[in-house]
Amino acid sequence: MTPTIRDVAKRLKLSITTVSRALDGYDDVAEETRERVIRVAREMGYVPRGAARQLRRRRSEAIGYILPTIQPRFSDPFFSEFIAGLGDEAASNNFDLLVSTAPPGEAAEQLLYERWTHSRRVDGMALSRMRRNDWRVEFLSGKKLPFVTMGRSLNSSSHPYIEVDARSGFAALVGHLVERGHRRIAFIGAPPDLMLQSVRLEGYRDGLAAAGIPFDAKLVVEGNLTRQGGYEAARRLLATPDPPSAIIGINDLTAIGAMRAAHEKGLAIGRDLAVAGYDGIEDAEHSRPPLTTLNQPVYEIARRLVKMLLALIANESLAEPQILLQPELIIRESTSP
Amino acid sequence: MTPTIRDVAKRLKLSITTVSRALDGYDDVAEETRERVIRVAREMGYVPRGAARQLRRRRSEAIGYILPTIQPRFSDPFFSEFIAGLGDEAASNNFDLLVSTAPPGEAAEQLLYERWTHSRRVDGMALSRMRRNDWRVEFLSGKKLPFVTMGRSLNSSSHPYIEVDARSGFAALVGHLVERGHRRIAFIGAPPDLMLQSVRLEGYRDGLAAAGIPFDAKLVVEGNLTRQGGYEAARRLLATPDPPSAIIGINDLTAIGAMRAAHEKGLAIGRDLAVAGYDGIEDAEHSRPPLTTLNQPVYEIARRLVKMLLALIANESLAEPQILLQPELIIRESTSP
DNA sequence: TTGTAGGCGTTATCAA
DNA sequence: TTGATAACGCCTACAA
Repeated sequence: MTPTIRDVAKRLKLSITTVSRALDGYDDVAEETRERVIRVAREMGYVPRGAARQLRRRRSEAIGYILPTIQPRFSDPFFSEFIAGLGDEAASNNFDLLVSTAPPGEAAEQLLYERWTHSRRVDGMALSRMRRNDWRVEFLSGKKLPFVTMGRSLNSSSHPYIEVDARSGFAALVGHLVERGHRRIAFIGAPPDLMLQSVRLEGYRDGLAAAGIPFDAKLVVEGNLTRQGGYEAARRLLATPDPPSAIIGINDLTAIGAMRAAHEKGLAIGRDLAVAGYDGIEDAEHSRPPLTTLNQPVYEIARRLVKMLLALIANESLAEPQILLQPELIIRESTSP
Repeated sequence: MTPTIRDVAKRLKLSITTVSRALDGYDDVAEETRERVIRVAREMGYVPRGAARQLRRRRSEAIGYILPTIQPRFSDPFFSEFIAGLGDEAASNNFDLLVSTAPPGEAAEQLLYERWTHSRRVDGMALSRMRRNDWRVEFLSGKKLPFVTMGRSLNSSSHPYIEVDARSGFAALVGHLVERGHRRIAFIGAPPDLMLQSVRLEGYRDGLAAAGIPFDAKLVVEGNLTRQGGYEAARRLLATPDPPSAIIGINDLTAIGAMRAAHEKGLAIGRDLAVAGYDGIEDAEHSRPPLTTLNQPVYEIARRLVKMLLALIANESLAEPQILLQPELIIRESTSP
């Protein structure tokens, strides 16, 4: 059995109060006592029981994150990096990270949010992949549970978030393609309820407008943010009588799938067909050809989000509650042979 | 403020005992009472406070997993899938998944394991990427904390695990390459303290032996399980005076990096140089050319591991505590143009 | 500077 | 079938 604070106190012939205060660094403990306490506690391998401390302190020292798992396969490197960032920053503040999974928008998801909030298992939450009208925003606001988001939603109010200016990014990307002589530029998007779809599509339209190219709805198709989805969408695009000369994927996975479709069709990517993505995942660098993309620093964003969340939990005010970052356009061979 | 069991009891004019027992499904509660309790509890949005319940029950209903984060970038799809599997199975049993991050083998890692065990924040742990001599096995055994592992280590004793027979897999892979006429087959491995390195290298040697090809140490180089590592290692291999005609990567990321190096060198992959990997990640399917690989069902393995772990926690005995699965050889163009 | 005691919200024991 | 009561282990006002 692991020792409790009582055991430590007994061994030291001190009260549990003194032990508790010595370990928590209060200054009304004799320096010599403190040293003894700390030494013995370490010797005995004492660590406060989490549940007891949470109950008493009325906080869990944990933050939550729910992965939007979708069938059949979940292997988006975005989330590895995001979780690594959340985990690292949480760990270095002695916070735990609670992770669960739920398909977005289904009942199971809502149940999970309710359970975590009501049971107070987490002190705050991080959200990503926001939806246009995201019930989670109102839900968490209503529950007064601190939360931060990566990206906004239409109903975002005053909660802290970090957003990457994908709209400008996509406009710039279109600009790059236009510069390379493209006029028929396709866009493989995501389901319309996702905020990123609205934003990135807007950017795409901005870019076309800036170049004086009329918007053509036939060049916009829906994907699902996976390689497979990009592959299938690109096949459809390339099978049309008047196929595009460039394809923008809403994320890198989509673009990578599109490259595969193009290759199967015998097109030389970069020369016969330009392809570009968004995210800057490592795959993009090692794909063939290397993929032009808009890079966003996911790991760093996750860490900053946790910093913001912890400040929120500690009731500190944030110097900069809403942050807008610019993605970085990385031009590689897929658009520039 | 979220209601406590007291509030519910008061509203119902019942004792908290009865409320507790009604909600927990004991059978010594009048059916009518139970229904009333459940209805009112739901109406009031009552959910037991996690900390209180954990304290009293002396279990946390959570399992833990620590990600082996390595610099500078952490984007291995293996872990997305693994975490999704852990999370899905945990969630469907009303367990939470605690995730943290630590560089393998460093002090921070040990601290984390100690904190989680002593503070009883988790009822059990899942381990992956075992090391040859893995201190975690003895540590957790000593603490009597239930745990399961993906793969074995040399000091694995009687704990439950699921292992994929990578040794046979790599032997079969070598056999496939030999059949295609290759004799100089290189192996890009991982750091030697990792169990997977021992096992897969053994399989590679088995395969050579079976084909009567002498082992050549110059054809075995060390990578780090990333694309970048595979890229660099392959560059070294291909720069030698007598380069290999086939390269096996210890995992798919390594192989993908190797393909890039080969391509940069002007080699036609599949024809001038065969490349193969291990894992069966989605990238392998969409790479160019599609990558021959040994597929292991990571998501399913993670789910089964959690099932085993939960049984262990519940003190049930496992029908099959140690499971050996066969990987599936998927032959694609990278070895078979 | 140290100790006493009460309570955080549950569940479990025992009695009614 | 229901209720009073005692823990679970910790933190913290307050007293000494």
